[in-house]
Amino acid sequence: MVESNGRGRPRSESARTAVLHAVDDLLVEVGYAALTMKGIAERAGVGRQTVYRWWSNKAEVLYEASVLDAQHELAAPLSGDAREDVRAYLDALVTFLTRSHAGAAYRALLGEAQHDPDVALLLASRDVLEDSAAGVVDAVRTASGTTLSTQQATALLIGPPFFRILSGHDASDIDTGTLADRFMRVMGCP
Amino acid sequence: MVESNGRGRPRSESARTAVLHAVDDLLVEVGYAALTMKGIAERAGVGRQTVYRWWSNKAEVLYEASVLDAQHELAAPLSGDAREDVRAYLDALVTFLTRSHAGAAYRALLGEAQHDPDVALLLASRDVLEDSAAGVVDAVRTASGTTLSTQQATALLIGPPFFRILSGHDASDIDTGTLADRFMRVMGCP
Amino acid sequence: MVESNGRGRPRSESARTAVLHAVDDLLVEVGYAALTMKGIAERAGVGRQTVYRWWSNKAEVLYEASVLDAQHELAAPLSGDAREDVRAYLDALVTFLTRSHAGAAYRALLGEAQHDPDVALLLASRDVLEDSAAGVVDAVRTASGTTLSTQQATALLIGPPFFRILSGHDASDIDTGTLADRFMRVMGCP
Amino acid sequence: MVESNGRGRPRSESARTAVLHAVDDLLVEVGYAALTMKGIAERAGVGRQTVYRWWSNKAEVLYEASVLDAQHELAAPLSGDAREDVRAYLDALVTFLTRSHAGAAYRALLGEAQHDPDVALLLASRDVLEDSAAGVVDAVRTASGTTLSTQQATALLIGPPFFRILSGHDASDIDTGTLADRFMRVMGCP
DNA sequence: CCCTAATCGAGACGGTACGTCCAGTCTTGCA
DNA sequence: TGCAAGACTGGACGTACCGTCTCGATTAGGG
Repeated sequence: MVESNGRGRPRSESARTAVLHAVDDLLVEVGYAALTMKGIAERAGVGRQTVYRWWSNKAEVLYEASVLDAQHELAAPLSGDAREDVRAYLDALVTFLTRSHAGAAYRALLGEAQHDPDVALLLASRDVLEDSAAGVVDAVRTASGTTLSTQQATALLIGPPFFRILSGHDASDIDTGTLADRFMRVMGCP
Repeated sequence: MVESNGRGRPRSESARTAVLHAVDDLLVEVGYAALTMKGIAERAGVGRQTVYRWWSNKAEVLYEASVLDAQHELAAPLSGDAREDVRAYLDALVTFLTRSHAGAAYRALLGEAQHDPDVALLLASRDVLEDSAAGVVDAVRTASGTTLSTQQATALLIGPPFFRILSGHDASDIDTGTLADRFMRVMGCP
Repeated sequence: MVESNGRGRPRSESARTAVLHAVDDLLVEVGYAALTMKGIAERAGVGRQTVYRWWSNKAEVLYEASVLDAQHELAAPLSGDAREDVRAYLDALVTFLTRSHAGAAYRALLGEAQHDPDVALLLASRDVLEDSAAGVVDAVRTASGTTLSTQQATALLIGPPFFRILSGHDASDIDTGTLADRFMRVMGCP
Repeated sequence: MVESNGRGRPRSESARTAVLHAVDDLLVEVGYAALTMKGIAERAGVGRQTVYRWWSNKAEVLYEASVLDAQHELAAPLSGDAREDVRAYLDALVTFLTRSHAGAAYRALLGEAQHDPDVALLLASRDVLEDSAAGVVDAVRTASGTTLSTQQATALLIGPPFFRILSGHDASDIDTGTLADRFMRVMGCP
């Protein structure tokens, strides 16, 4: 994204939203591999240069279109029962990664990040998953008085299902109840 | 890969190894994103058709060329001291994912797998990482008498560093000592 | 145009003729200005690279497609009556430049040559107009015993109507009879 | 060019001259083929719309910027010696077409005119070359008492070198002395 | 010792996305 | 209303790679 200095025709908001919606739609319809800048522009009814002017590749468009929405899907209210909150979060996480559109976008981008440094930077600049877990993780940290940092604890929480799913295994054999129990134990909760 | 029925000119072993070496070299030189079937064939001094005849896409070539070698890099002898073996394995794992060529190939393929079902199947058919951990994990499982399956325990071991690295964070802030301790604790070891 | 060394798939003759016909058709239908390499390829049902492989720009295709045919249109049999042969040639020339398709192609290329050195070279390498006049001009030269070179005499013959037409004036006010008479006089014929 | 009705802000003379100078400069620097309306506007420090408001294409700008100047370059004083005047005019003509900037602009426009009717009209509306020859041609016509019209005689004078040069041949083999002699002869001068 | 069959290298084929450029139009705020 | 700035849709540019194809040449059996 780029800032304007007030001179000249201002950026068209309608073009912006048309592009973001086009990307959302196309991701579902044709998948990330078949997603092209050309296709996005045509679907949005927008000149190709207009897409390139504001986003430098399909990863950036997709990030703005989908990934930022992920927060809503991963937000879980804290009930006070730490173990239940952990489990609810894990359920939301697994659903996000395996069933939601935003999750598909996230996985696609994370995949791209493995061989495109620009995308890697984009994702690392604001780690949606890590952020989403901050609430539950800190609640547990406070309750347990652990010496682990939020970052370390978050990895312990998210890592196991993340590994199973990204490695391509069936998500149905993930038992979030057990995972929640083990997380409480590793955090030193009674 | 395809089998022949014995009639006609046999498959050229030299062409096969030339292709595999070309892929290895090119991955290092230009990276996965710039790796193309055309480039592989030219580098190997081989006809394009010859590559397509035996592998259907660059993921398959790369898998045969690099990923299978990963086992050697991840193999760690068991010393008997479970906690130390876990830690040694984690060190090998982090090094593999962040520094080795085979690890780069693995991450690239895992990335591709997020938006290409064929590659996902290829990787899931033999999970190199999971296999590599079987030794240490089972040693700990036996020692602790846990109720966790090997699969579950492996996810608990590999997941945390895997998540940190794949998410694009700096690997240097991964403390394998702490991770090993926490793994022992979550497995119920004294 | 490029030569092959016998290795690999040979050049497709059908693709070649399809391109040449497409150019011929398109020149008539949309005119030279709207003639594009993309349009040619699509009209010919041919890959874009295939066009670029054998011709480096639309001028080259058009030259091969049309201009070389010009010789037929400008060929006039010599009757023996020099003055009549000159007049017949001038009629053919004016018709060629103002009414024929090949003539339209020639004028378009000559126009392009004014600001593209490559095209200028292409045209100068074989001057279709100059060649076409050689017969009549030499007949007159022999009859008159002039000291003018063929080249000089040709310019005197072709130049006047060429200038009128290229300058965009109406061709109908060109009197080839008078032009023929004057050419005979300037050549020193009785 | 367009007229204003006196209301509102008057046309900026500085913008006009900036555009004309920009075109002159760019023609020399990048050539006609690479001359663009966008480039002209940017070089002139002028809005793109401002260029389109007063000229409808690059040919019009170039015509106003350069071609009208051609008259000065082609003007030759009449000495009274008709044959010498003809020769001097031919020298000026050849120099104009092959060496001068205005001549390059003229050739470029004449080239464009071969495939753009608008440009053809623009050039035909005032034939710079024909006009420039009027003086010498009429002097010779008067002296010779020929029956040829000015238009016809002009074509006989300009045509031969015009053809040689526009066809892309080297200008150095044009012998203006011989051409002048032959012109005198064809006009019936003693 | 040919014959059949499959492989090999090379390289052209039709397609299509890439990212850039310009055309010609439009929408700002300022003069 | 003109103007500079600059974003807009649209489309051609020339390049690259895709996966397929068609050559001639090579290398094995099996008759």
